[in-house]
Amino acid sequence: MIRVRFAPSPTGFLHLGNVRTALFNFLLAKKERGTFILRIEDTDLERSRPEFQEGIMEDLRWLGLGWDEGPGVGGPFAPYEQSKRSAIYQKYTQKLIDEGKAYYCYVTPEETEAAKKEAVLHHRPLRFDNRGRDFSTKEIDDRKARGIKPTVRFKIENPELKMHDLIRGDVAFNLDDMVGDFIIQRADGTPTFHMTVCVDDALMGITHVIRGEDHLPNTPKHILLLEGMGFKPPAYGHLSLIHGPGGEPLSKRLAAVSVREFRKKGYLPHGLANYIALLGWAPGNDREIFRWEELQQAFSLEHVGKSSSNFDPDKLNWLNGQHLRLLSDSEFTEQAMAYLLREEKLLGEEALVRRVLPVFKESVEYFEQLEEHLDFLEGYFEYDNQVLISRPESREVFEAALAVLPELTAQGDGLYQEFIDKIKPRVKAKGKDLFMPLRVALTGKEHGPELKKLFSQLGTTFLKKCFERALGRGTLYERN
RNA sequence: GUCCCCAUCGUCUAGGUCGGCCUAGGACACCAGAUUUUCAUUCUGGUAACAGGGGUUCGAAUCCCCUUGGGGACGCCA
Repeated sequence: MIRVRFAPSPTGFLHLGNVRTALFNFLLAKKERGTFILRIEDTDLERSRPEFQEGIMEDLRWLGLGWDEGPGVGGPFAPYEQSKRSAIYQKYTQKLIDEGKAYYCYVTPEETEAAKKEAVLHHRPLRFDNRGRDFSTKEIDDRKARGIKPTVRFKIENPELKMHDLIRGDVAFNLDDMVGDFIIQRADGTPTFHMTVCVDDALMGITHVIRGEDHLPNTPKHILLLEGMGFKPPAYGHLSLIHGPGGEPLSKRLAAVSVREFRKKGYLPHGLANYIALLGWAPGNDREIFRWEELQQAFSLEHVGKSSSNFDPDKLNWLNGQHLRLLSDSEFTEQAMAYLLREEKLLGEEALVRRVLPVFKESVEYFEQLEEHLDFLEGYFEYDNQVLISRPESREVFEAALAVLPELTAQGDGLYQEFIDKIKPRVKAKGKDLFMPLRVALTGKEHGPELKKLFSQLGTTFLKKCFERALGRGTLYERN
């Protein structure tokens, strides 16, 4: 039984990169019928904020990435917030010190900084030179007297390390030209990321760590630390990074790629997930559109690529549009209404909007685009083509329409046909000259959905107001 | 500066493990046409790629090396 985790630090909202890591972990868990764990890495008290944790959890739930263990749902290894697990880390740090695998280091930040500059000058790796390992008792007492608080560093004994990465294959490191003994506990007594990650991955029984490629250089450290504590390291897989449309690195400041922004614009969670999955993963055949359950079945780590990829908004829009079209009319209406209500973009009467909504299912790629299509329902709009509306031929059409409306008896789509049949003999205009004025009178726009569909959904009461307005007789609604 | 990772159409990718089935396939975008008395949708067709150079081999997109390019890491952040 595999156990995977997504371990964000609550220092910002989720963006495309984070989400893909979460998604791949989730998908792997579902595919293998394993357990997906959410762990909050909030050991950086300075930058961690509760509202970010809340926000991340909300975004994950919205995407459908529910967790089996973690904040809110609990689990056998609770708590899942690292800020609440200090005593556990403390215990393991002490054990490492007792066993001589870690040591108190009295070297100051200023000294390591200076050593780094020195290293650059001599074309040497920018790493800690382990100078704190062998301080004499006198030296240590001296530094203590100067008020220097020690960090705890993990001793690197075997710098040569080979590992097998689930995605990248065999990777070899020589820690000697990467890092020196690294800090596992800060001078203020709090544990660092390396310590908390290793302890928690071990204690929580994590079997597969799927994370961003930026963590690849950390992995040898983690393997060594884990082994030092007597644990068997999990399998690691490193995902290459996602970049923006222009190839620029993704950043938390880039609003265009934050999950919240996609929610706000009205993307379907499963459309977004489908798109993200395709960034770095391919099914091995030509298929691209996956329903949520299908994605969970199709996913496999073997087909995850090694090269980095760029986010392409065009393709996301297309794919989301495809997912929209997969929805039934009633599903579409429910989801669109929920969106319009949530984002306070509802224009016109709710019942009317509900009826009209399905007409636009093929016209939009995400819900925000509904806004410009629906604005005519509110009644206060400018005609795209005022000249067309004012033409005598057009006015004749509107007069005839008003005369025909009360005579209509058909229901549904037949309403429009009956209307056309009855109005045609009464007016001179035909073809485009007949249909364009009708279209503009209804929606104010020259382009839009099929008149036939729209007509029957609007209802004769609303239609009557439309034609009256087109003739300059009052507005659809009274302004208050 | 040091180390690590990566490299197929503009973009996402298939193919690479088992070299010949690849005159390199699909998708987005773009262009053209059809359908739709509008726009969109849908459909059909088209432009477009194995970064460069060396090897290995009868044969390389596929294996090896170098170069170049891109990315990442080098925190008492995670």
